[in-house]
Amino acid sequence: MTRIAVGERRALLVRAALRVIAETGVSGASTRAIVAEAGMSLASFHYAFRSHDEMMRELVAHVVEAESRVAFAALRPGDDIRAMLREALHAFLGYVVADPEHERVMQELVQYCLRTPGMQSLAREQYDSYYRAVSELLVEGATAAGISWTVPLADLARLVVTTTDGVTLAYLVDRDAAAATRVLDRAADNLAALAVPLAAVLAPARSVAALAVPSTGSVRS
Amino acid sequence: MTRIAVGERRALLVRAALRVIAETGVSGASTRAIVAEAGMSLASFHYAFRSHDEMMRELVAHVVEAESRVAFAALRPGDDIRAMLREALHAFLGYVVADPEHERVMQELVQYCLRTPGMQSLAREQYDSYYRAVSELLVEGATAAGISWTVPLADLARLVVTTTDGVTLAYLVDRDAAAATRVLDRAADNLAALAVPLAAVLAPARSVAALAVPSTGSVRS
DNA sequence: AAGTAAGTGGGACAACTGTCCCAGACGATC
DNA sequence: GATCGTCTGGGACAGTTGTCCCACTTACTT
Repeated sequence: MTRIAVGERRALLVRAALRVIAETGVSGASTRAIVAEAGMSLASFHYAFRSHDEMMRELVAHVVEAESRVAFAALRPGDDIRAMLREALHAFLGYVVADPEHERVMQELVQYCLRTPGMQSLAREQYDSYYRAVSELLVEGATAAGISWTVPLADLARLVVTTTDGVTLAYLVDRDAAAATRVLDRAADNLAALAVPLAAVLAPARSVAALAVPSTGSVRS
Repeated sequence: MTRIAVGERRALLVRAALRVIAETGVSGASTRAIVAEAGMSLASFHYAFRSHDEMMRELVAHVVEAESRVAFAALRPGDDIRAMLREALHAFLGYVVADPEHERVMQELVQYCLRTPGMQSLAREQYDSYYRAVSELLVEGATAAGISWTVPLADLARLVVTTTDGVTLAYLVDRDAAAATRVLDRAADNLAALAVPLAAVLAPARSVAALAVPSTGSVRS
């Protein structure tokens, strides 16, 4: 029909592919299904992309980029670190509940990358970007609430991502938002327990006990 | 070649299918790939199973049954609840590290059930059996350690499964066993903090503070 | 020993997959 | 207005998929 620039066509195809994946899974995202969804012809697909594989790579890259930009953006700073964590995690859950299919697609794409030769690095990048985003969030939250973390930031970020991943998976299975909320609240409590007021750090003589790290395991990465 | 009873043939095919899935993913588990792995002919497949779909259902059912039987069996009772949780979670991680592909297959099968019409219930059953197994474990551990949980058992079980799921996923992505161990240790600490000595329950006057539930959210399911 | 049911092998089917090619139509440049 | 590179549509390809069918062999029953 109308002429479309290659770049835009690639973007359109990627978006169409994401829609198809949401409906029928990665295995259902054939070139024909994608071009049908996008309202194009097969030739247009192979004009825009060298191969189906190349398209999937671009799709994953696009998704990672978009995800790490939006995922944990809803942070409202405050002086109560527990309330802040709670709110952030609730925001995340709200995101999942609002569009569960999207989250299912994300998880399926991770699996896809893990099992596709030459794509494992993409999965790792995806998680690295998650860890980075959460780390930033935790630092911002800490300064806003005037606290300091008693655990290495990397471990903390991993703990958060682990929790959100697990909660997401469980929600996708039984769609029990109430139970998911309860788990997240518990997680927020546990995370908040790993924070210590900055005052205690500046004047350690006042409350040494508060700095006693509850863990007995290894702490450094 | 030799004659095999239908029942056994079904089991052989399911095992072969699991091997194929471990290598090439669910999408690669075609009837031909499966019978090739099992060393049979196509006709044998459709003699044992009405369809590929029926075989997948039996595979998932088999896997759920086997998983819930083995998964959390390595519990060594003791009087220190935290050490016990730690040991159990480490045992789980050891299981994952020893055979990551198996765990990857499990997660992929969950995704497969979630996206396949008429199979969502299987995913739910899978998780129900997990929750049941973990609940039993938590009860046994509590009696062995002489403690009581300050949180509904169902929430606790969900929290544990959420954690193990998340840790597994993260491990599958970056294969960082040390980081996974640290997260699990942290989780064990957090779980142990939700326990209270039975003595305190029997004689509440002695330490009322210990019973003060740290959560402020909803508690009942 | 004959008959019957259970199990086996190979070939065929239609539908689908990713990829490619070629005849054409469009837009801008000379 | 002719020309050239950019883009489009339809058709074709070889390969794979799930399923089915029919001739065949084996084991057990009577």
